[in-house]
Amino acid sequence: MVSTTQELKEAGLKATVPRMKILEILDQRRDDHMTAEDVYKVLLENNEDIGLATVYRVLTQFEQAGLVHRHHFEGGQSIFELAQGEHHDHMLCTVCGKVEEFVDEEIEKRQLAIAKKAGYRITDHSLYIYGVCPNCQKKGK
Amino acid sequence: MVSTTQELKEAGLKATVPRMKILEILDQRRDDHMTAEDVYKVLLENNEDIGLATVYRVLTQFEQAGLVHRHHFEGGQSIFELAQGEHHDHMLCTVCGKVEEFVDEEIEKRQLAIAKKAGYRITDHSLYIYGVCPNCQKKGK
DNA sequence: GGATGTAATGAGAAGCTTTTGCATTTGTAA
DNA sequence: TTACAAATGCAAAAGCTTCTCATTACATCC
Repeated sequence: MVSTTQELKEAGLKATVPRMKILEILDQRRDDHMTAEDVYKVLLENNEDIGLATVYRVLTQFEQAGLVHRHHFEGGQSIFELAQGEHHDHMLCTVCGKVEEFVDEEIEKRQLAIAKKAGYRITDHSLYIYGVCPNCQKKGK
Repeated sequence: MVSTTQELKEAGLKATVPRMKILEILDQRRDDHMTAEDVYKVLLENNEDIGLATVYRVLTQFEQAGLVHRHHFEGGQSIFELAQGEHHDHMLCTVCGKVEEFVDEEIEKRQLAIAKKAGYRITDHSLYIYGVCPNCQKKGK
């Protein structure tokens, strides 16, 4: 078990209370994909005295440090997710908002090939599949 | 050559001046990927008396009518692109902002397979590759 | 263990993009 | 041409996110 303090130091960040709390929250909800507002709400519930501005600042720092990934799903807000394990892509239910993760080696390979062919040095990529999950299909009909 | 009036009627929209002007602009700049603000600026340059709110309204209607696609690249704003020809994905240069389009049958197939396997009824998808284009790589070094 | 300098934080204001309300205008169908 | 519904312009408002600045907390050095 790695302490949050240690994790932050390794990322080159001072171990402050807000940063530790936010890291904990992201850690406890690894399956969720949270907006800054979501994180802020949890802090409020826990009676932490941490401002929304700090949440945004910290999440941005985490992103720059590689601790967190930021996504731009349809709808506008940024969504944050703890960077863990390997890269993966996302499939979202447009009805209930559920998010599933997947990896497909073939797609990864093709993307690299496409970038290479065009002479691009690839820095990042994002693939979102939008649809209706099995559960919502049942309810809808 | 199809008139813009006709195009709008076919899409089930009244042929109003703002809608025709905006459609023209998108048509003239098929290679660009414009924000609402971009479109508005062109209207201003052309001395059209069309408000920004109308640009947003019209673009949203065009999207719903299937005339236009809306993208959410990194950075926040929505980007609009005339719906033409087949579906394609995007590769963006993070330095100069250039946007290239590509299609890869294999990736399309894999996406369908992934959605099907998870029981999703797929409604849409987006794939963005971010990188540095050949031109900017030269300049950078 | 305590002082010191720097970096981080909280609160509110500000910035951007996008949407909305409403009075007025415009397009269309009779 | 008339008349009605739909569309528009403007300004205000509503999100989301960032910035400013006075205050506080962390890490380091003694």
